[in-house]
Amino acid sequence: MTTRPAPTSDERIAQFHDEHEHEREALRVWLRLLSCTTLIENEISTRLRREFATTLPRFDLMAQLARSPNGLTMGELSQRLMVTGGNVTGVTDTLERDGLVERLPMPNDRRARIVRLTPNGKALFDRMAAVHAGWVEELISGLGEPERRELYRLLGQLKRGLGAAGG
Amino acid sequence: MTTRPAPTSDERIAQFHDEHEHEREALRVWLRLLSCTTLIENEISTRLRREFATTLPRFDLMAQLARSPNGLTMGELSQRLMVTGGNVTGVTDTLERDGLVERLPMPNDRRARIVRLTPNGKALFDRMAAVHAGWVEELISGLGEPERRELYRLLGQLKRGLGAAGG
DNA sequence: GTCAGATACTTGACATCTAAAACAATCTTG
DNA sequence: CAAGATTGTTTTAGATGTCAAGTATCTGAC
Repeated sequence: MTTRPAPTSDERIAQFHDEHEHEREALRVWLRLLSCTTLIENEISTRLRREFATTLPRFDLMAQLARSPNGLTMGELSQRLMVTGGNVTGVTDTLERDGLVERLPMPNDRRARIVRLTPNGKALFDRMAAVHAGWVEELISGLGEPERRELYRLLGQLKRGLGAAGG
Repeated sequence: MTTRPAPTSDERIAQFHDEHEHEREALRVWLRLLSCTTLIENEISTRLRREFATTLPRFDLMAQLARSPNGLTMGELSQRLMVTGGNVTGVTDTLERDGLVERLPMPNDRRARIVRLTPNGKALFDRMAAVHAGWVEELISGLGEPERRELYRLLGQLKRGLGAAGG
């Protein structure tokens, strides 16, 4: 095993600066990531309100249900939407009030409730989804196909790292 | 100018598929972007609550003020935080209540009010910012230095495109 | 069988967010 | 200088989000 000499004063200063430089760089990446997401989110949110008189959380919940025709429990929705159960209860309440989703009892577990799109909800979502996909395509059009693939890859790498670091 | 023959039936189908494939690809990029941002945001939000009994909107507002020692007007804060004025009013209210920021009259325009960190607010923010930078560095550690630079570059390109498309 | 602990959801208190309207001060224009 | 448009902020109503506490149900050890 090789011994490592204690860093000189200059080396310590360099390490200090490097560390801070590295942190600043990470901050810049994070702020730009947040900025892009917020800009897109605000734009889609505005358009959803204007064109369909609905909101992004409602659209997202319906999108999850559209992918699961047999419905999802409140807990599954909570996990997939990455929000708390209390929140899912509230959004589901208003969607149910508007006749777009329905709560059904779960056969083998009376604690759980299955949420499912109603026919009206499914029809509305299909219309919204088609328009929404066009909006996203438009908003991302600043990137060509190779850039999109590269961005997708880098975000995947970031996401895998988050699972390890975050929780 | 060369005339282009009408597309055959097969070509139309191919275009239709291509367009949808392109949209699906854009959607995948957007969903992953949103997912990464949400994961990081939730993690930082949880840590801010646990370690400093504060929230991300409060931290973000204080961060803007920390970069402008002379203070900012409510409108400037609204722009930089990309939220509505009404929201800035609310968050500023609670920060003021807690003695972390203060509202001052603007000398040449009595409509506007300047918001500034108090000494207490500045001291608290400095402590939080140092820890926060470490968290971001940790959360992004799944990416090496070249990947971070490439991600930063791609997000910059995306952001410029958003200015053109979104509004 | 029963009872403690885990699980699924709802509720309640509060902070954040938006859009839209209200208000107040300033600017513009005649 | 006065009328009207503009600008900066706050207020209001409603949706979304958290956490913590409460209710109902399920599960498993005894």
